[in-house]
Amino acid sequence: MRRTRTAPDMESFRSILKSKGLKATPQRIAVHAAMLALGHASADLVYEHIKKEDTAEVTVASVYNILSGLSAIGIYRRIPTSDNRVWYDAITRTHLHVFDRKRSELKDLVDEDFSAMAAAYFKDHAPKGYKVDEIDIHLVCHRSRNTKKQ
Amino acid sequence: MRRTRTAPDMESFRSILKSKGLKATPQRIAVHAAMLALGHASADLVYEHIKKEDTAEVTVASVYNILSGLSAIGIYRRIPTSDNRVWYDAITRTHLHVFDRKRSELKDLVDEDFSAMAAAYFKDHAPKGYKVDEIDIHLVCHRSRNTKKQ
DNA sequence: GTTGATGCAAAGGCTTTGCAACTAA
DNA sequence: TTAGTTGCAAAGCCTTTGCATCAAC
Repeated sequence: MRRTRTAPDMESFRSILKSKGLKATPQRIAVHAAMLALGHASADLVYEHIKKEDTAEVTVASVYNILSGLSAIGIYRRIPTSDNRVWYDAITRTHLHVFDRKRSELKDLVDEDFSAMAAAYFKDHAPKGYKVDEIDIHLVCHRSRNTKKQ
Repeated sequence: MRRTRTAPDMESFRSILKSKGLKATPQRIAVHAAMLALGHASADLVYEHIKKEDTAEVTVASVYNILSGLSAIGIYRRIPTSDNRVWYDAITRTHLHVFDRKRSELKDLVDEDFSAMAAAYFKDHAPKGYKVDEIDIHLVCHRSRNTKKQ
């Protein structure tokens, strides 16, 4: 079952890299800074953020590689969205995602009650023969109109 | 595979098509038959199934289009998986998905209690300004050791 | 100096699209 | 007949990869 913690800040990020034998390159630092700032983002958004903030020279390919590598060691979480792209999430706690279809935007929904409930539930009700690594609760939404509600 | 409330069977499928002004082509029938048989599948799996069963002449592109079109009218549900491909699910109830990382397999987990609970919860706790179209509860899992066969 | 990381461009894999030919109704 | 569909091939899009170069350690 997943652990409850937040994304490492920059200094602990450096020591995690070191402990994994990974180099603290300017590109990795910039990507992580972007992720801390954005919370969650696609590779492209991270790239744009770095370009805009001018925190490092980097290419899109490297952003992809870095995000992929860092999520492989558990620093980020990979989230495929319904438009079939990949987002990464810097916050690794169990929480809820809201995907706005029209805007293709992924947002967090903080709902401690539901998250805690789900985590507790699947601790006891894991599918037979499996161990649960992640619980991903994904709400696909559209903006509600001010008129009638269903 | 069990289904408490299933996707429309073939006759109701035909009438749904008719009601939507869509034609009951052999390709659509074959795709739907495959989906009923498979429960959930990627476009490629559906295509392979149709080829194997030889239920219709069809191309991959058409399978993609058909699945996409039918999910747009709510007959199937689109499920992006963590390997960044798209699966479709014939069961439109809120239910849980278990994605086996190693095998790239998507399975259903039937858990009426949790599904009902989640559905009820988000009816009252929809994110502000949004209306929830789908609740996707996705468990990313790995096999626990003591299990061999699916 | 070593070893791993980045940049670049090209390839890859899944999915969508445009258009002519076709067919269910 | 005719509006909607399929087939085909090509394009699209996001993402990954191979290899030479470069830089953190």
